[in-house]
Amino acid sequence: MNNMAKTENTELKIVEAATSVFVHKGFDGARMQEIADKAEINKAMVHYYFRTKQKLFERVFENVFEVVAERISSSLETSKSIDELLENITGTYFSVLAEKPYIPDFVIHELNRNPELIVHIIKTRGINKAKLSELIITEIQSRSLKPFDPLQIIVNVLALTIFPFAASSIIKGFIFEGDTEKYDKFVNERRQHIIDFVKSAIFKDQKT
Amino acid sequence: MNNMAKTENTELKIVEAATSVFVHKGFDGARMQEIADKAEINKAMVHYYFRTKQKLFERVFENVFEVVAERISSSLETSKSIDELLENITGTYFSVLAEKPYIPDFVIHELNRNPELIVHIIKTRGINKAKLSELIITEIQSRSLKPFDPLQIIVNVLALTIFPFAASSIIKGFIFEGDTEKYDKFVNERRQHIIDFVKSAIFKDQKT
DNA sequence: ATACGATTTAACTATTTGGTTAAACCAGTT
DNA sequence: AACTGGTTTAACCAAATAGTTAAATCGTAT
Repeated sequence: MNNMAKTENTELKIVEAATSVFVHKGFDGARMQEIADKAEINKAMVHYYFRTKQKLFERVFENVFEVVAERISSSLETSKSIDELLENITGTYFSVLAEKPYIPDFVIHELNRNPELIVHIIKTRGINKAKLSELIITEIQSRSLKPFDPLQIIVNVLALTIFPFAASSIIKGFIFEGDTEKYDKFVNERRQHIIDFVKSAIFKDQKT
Repeated sequence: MNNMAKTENTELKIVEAATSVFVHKGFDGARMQEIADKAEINKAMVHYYFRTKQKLFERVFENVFEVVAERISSSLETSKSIDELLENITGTYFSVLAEKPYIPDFVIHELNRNPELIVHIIKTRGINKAKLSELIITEIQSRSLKPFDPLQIIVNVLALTIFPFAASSIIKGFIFEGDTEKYDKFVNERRQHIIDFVKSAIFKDQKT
């Protein structure tokens, strides 16, 4: 075998550069030359390692998705109650998205643009939807929660958590009129707000 | 004056074709040739009427935004209570987005890509955020609602309503494993669910 | 030192794309 | 019928872009 360290290093540099470009500009807006420049290599190298823009994109998309899915699902595994679930799911999303707020728009947009990607990804990463529903149903019965559809509740939590990051420019622009300080305060308070809001909605006896 | 009917007709055809292309493929993915083909005219005509892709895009974006903003804000004007507000805001969004579910992703993506657009649009369309907050604050006091931050509540309602349309491919794929029937049922039930969920969260005495 | 295979580069290609131009067309006006 | 001014078209252009190629380089094993 030959010098592998160099290879892996170059490949990594390409993936990192490509991630940054794809994630901010989308597949259609991304340029192979910009990726090469950002990785400080010749454009031909990008093709040498990944052949096509599409293949490079798939690698990047799966990576990005992987990182989020990994942290989310591992944090879900451990949740034994609705309270824990809420803490874990909001906590994980906020820690991931505070760092990489562009992920929701990227994933949503590319998945809408090319829905076949989903099929491919679901095969490798099945979210334990059934397990989650079960937990919620059990809790609804044992703790006499309001009888909302568990799937609606799951989507609610995702929506409340993810939407502000996806639509940050809109919220910042329209609701906070561009005032970044107020917006940051809003985001900081939001994690706890979501927990309080959801609990208030599903518990009959108010816990807030 | 010359034949104006023809002009307006061509211009309209271009805008309609451009809307359909931009809205589904985004600015970067859209092709002037495809717009011309869809409008059944020569590509040069598109440039004759709008000079550049950017100018055409701005016209389309403002149109799309206009249509939504128009219906939303007019439905908000009339709301005198939280209950009415919820009915109006979810009702309007659902009627608009059931028809044009691609709008959220389009607006979010293009606004993230080019945040300066927001400034331009806010100038013409200020959402009456203050008025909304006031209504919510008044209701919190007079009807002894839970003391949540009105802005968080507004964002919650937007998130709960808009997110499922923006992320429809994800929800359909991951939560309903591609089962369109189940997904449609979910969407049909969702409007009422949001109303119940939000009321349950903010009213101390449970109304559901 | 040299041969070998993997890596890297510069130069190149084919195609696509937004945009232009000059001429043709068409409907009123004189 | 010829003129006029907006409209439409076909042909064209320059720049950008994904992808290719052939030669150079570099490290390592012999």
